Amino acid sequence: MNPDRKIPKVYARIWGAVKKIPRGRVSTYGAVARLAGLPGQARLVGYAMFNLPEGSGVPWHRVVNARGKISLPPGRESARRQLALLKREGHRFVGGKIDLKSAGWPVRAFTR
DNA sequence: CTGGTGACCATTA
DNA sequence: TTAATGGCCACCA
Repeated sequence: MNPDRKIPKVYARIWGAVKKIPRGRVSTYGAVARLAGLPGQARLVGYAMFNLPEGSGVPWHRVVNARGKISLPPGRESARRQLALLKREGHRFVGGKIDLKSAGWPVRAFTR
């Protein structure tokens, strides 16, 4: 219970899109925004991730920025967790980033 | 109502 | 290649 805070509708929409990212793949804030029907609102996706409650079951770690890098400040706890989770799913960081052309999702968005 | 903010992005130089 | 800039808009105080 504790409905102290209501869950904004946009967040739910964004989280729903993030849940669709398959294991072993990653997406970007901009791509997630599009999937959620909110084109051009990448910043909102970041905002939604920041406000993501723990234990939500949303694979937030599969969302990286347009450069294929982790957007969190290096050294921060969540950043290390994200890195660990991604490696655990078989991702390889070359030059500190993931190759979106091969691991990006939806594939369509990164293969043209 | 207003103004500040942000786990972003594409463009430009 | 990097750095700066404007745009985007829900959320919050």
